[in-house]
Amino acid sequence: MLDVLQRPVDRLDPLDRQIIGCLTRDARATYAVIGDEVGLSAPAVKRRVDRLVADGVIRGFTALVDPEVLGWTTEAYVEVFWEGTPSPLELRRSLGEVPEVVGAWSVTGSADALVHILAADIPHLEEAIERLRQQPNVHQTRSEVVLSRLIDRARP
Amino acid sequence: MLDVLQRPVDRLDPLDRQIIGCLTRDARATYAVIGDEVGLSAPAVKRRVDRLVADGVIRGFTALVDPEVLGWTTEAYVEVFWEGTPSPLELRRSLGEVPEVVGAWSVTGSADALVHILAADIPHLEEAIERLRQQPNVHQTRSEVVLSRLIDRARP
DNA sequence: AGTGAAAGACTGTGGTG
DNA sequence: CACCACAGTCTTTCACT
Repeated sequence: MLDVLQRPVDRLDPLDRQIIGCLTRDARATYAVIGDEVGLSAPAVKRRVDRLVADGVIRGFTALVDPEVLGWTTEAYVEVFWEGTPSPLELRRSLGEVPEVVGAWSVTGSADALVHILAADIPHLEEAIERLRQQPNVHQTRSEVVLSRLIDRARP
Repeated sequence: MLDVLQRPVDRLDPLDRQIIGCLTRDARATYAVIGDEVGLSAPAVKRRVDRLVADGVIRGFTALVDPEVLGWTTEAYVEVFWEGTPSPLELRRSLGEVPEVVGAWSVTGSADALVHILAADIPHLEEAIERLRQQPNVHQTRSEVVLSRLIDRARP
């Protein structure tokens, strides 16, 4: 009863967590291998994975690609300052207009949003930030260009 | 000649890029399906994927998990200010001591590093930042707690 | 480097406790 | 909810182009 109020986390048992652990380490692991590791048969693992995907616990599977190889060597975090008090929806729509924006979060502190930008090089980055500044209501930006990637841990 | 000077990107032909595209969209896609999409047989796709993994172009495959479901609902970006001029190696060692740190980058601007922290809740976050501040040479921190995730695009 | 064929492994469904 | 069994599919190797 009252399933809508039950947070999804409550539906994850230790087996689910172990399976998620296996898949975050190697998304191409076979159900049989995962089953060996968690002590389940392959069909049982498949049913759980299907359920986790259907429930939105697992949003998808992706390959981790070395960004340098793709030629996107330039990265920056940009604090965005807004005129007035924008709704998350407005922010999402406005920031989403710039394709180089790969991540964005509304944050506490003086800035309204923190935006993660990937670009091919410095001129490309500069141009992307310029387009960001031209979005309606964007008042000011403060950029920190990434010099080197120190840590990039997969999910816990 | 002079292969060491050749950037890895130069070794990627359009077929490789298409295959990488398929795998970033769905890391569990079968070789046969990828082959259909890019116009290659399954064995040919497998050989290319194996080579991309061996060369480090593809660093691995992972599941995208909804962080809220795991109970890590609290997220912050923390600017770290250092005493003196630390090497990237020192930074990596020092920041890596705090397990809640899931990402870290050395950056331009007044801060020395930008650190991404995931925690279960605000007390947990506070404790993690406290441990960060106690690392040798960490002089000051400035935190921005994430209120909401606006955009989280998969790779470009 | 790619193809096609073949053996073995894996997936995915249906039946059962 | 998990297991077993089985039919269909996929992976992976090998010989050939």
